[in-house]
Amino acid sequence: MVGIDDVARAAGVSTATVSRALSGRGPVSRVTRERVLAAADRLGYVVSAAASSLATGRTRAVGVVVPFLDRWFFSTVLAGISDALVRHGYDITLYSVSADAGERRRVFDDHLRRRRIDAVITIALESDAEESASLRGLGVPIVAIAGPNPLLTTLTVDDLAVGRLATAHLLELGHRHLAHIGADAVADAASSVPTLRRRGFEQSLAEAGVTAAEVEPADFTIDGGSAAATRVLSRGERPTALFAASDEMAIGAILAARALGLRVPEDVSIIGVDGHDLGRWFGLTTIDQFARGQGERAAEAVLDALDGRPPAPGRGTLPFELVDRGSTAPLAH
Amino acid sequence: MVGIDDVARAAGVSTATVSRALSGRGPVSRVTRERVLAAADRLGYVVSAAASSLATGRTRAVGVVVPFLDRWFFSTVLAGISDALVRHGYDITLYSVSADAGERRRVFDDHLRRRRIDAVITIALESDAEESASLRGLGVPIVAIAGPNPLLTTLTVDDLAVGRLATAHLLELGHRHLAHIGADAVADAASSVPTLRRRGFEQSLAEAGVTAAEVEPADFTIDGGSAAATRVLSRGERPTALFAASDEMAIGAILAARALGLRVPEDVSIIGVDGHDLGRWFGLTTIDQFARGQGERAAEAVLDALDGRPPAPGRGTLPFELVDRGSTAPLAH
DNA sequence: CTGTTAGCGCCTTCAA
DNA sequence: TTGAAGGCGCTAACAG
Repeated sequence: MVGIDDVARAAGVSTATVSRALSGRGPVSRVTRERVLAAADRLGYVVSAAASSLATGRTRAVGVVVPFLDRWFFSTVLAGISDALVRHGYDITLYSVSADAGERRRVFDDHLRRRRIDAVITIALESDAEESASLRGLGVPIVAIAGPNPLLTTLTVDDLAVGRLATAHLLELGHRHLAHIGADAVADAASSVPTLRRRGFEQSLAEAGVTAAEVEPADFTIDGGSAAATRVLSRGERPTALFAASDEMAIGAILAARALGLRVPEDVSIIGVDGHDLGRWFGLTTIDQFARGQGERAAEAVLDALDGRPPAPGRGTLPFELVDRGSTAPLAH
Repeated sequence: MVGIDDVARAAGVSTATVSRALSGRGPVSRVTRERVLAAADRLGYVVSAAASSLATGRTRAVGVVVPFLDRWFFSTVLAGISDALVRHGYDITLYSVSADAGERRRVFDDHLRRRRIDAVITIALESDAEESASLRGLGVPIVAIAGPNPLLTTLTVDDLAVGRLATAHLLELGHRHLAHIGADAVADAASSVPTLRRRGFEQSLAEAGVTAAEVEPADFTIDGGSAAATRVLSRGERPTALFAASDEMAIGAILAARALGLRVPEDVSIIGVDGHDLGRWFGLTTIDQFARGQGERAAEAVLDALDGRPPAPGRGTLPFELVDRGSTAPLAH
């Protein structure tokens, strides 16, 4: 494997000069630089990540911690992160953490601490105090996407507002008996994304003085949404509108409603959250949160931090937008 | 940051002994080992990836090269890879390569060559001779998932057989005018996955002496499948059965058929390939290829190679299976 | 079984 | 502007 001294020899200079010429740090005369670049190019020299990072303490890699890889939101955000980081010459090291406690510990206590990364991005990671502390202990910039984590710098939509917007939309259409499909009202994971959306739902209803409302827990998959919707829609007093905390669940709800012989939106209005591609095919009204853009922004945020730039103002808050595709309609009388 | 000499001091031994005790390589007495482990644990010592890999030449990381992150097949395979690799203490470095030629070169010529990884897994990567050579030039084990690449060790389903099986299924149901949605018959990327599936289709028809067949190109998305199906189904002599080269396109086709007022499968039979979760909701008949399992197998294959184990016999060929969910039916007379 | 001692490949003062 | 040299943190001979 060709090393820096091969290049030095080929260019007739010292390794120090090669290092300076290739990294761009430190003074090198124009002619020397060009000779070095030519030699490096000719020999196909690429710096060894290990050696370089041992010497500098920087790795040119960013760690991305995700709880799921095969769900739309996560893979879409990841794609956004990847796009932005690749453009800046950074590699991504992926840490997929399951629910298994032992495995999680290994990731947080070992893998992440091998000093393989210059920064960390987490995606909708529900980390407790210990995990958050562990991340902060890495001593690198951290950006947490989704879910305001008071213990970490966060980049997130205002999910309380998202919940309120979705609910307000249904209320404006005249609905007075609503159901929410999402976080369990009991197992309250403090300020997680699902919980916030549910609280937005509850707040909005309380302010409107609407009391006919249910919360049906589901797991954010199509299957879960479908099952939850089936339960809700099969009960005696059927709600006329459903707010699902994710598009996947909302799609499940649409499918469940159809299976029950109910028309959407004539018999039941359904709204989701996400901006999932598939929503278009179901005519799903949703609150789009521009997932890919979230990933790009997070990447830019860590790059800023790594380059010592101050955080762009107002970057913590991400945009969202109601997209009406017809799965909600005024209450029929 | 606590280093190996801190541990050595705390345990009252030399750094060499610490290294041996922690890595498990080389002889260490039981008591010494335990004292070292205790000290390391107490101090929260974790080996520096850079230093360790500089000294050993091994990184405990595997590179995964993908053309897309936000498509079902790719993120599902990636999840499988991640699962298996994490269990063995390996990190994943992700290389997402776009179609942009300049960016591709940077990934292949720079990023991948920084010696940050011990092995490479590619997922349905259509790499030309130059890229394949570049990969092989890394001098690490490579496993290519999907798409028999004559230049790389490949782990793939027999996509020709997949295409034949899907087509045979439709022929058995009595259909005699079929259409295929997938790879363009003209822009023939040699032996790519899409091309093989199409050739399976063509072969099967030729053997059956069926000539009423069309190929409609599409891009493997729901949108693309829908558009292609709309074109095919709107023509004068309408085919009675469609074989889409992916479930996403097949779902698009189902949606398109419905939009045209056609019933599936009464008016048109539709079959896909993949085993996409969503297929269940559309009653989609498909050829399941167990994507997650492909990822796991690939991970195991590289781990075997890294540990010097011989490749498991017959591992190159992956299973697939017809799953009949009702979107295909006998030709109505 | 354990310690000493060279590196691994690169970067970065420091002097010239 | 350039080169010499030490050191980043760890591992692997080699002695003992």
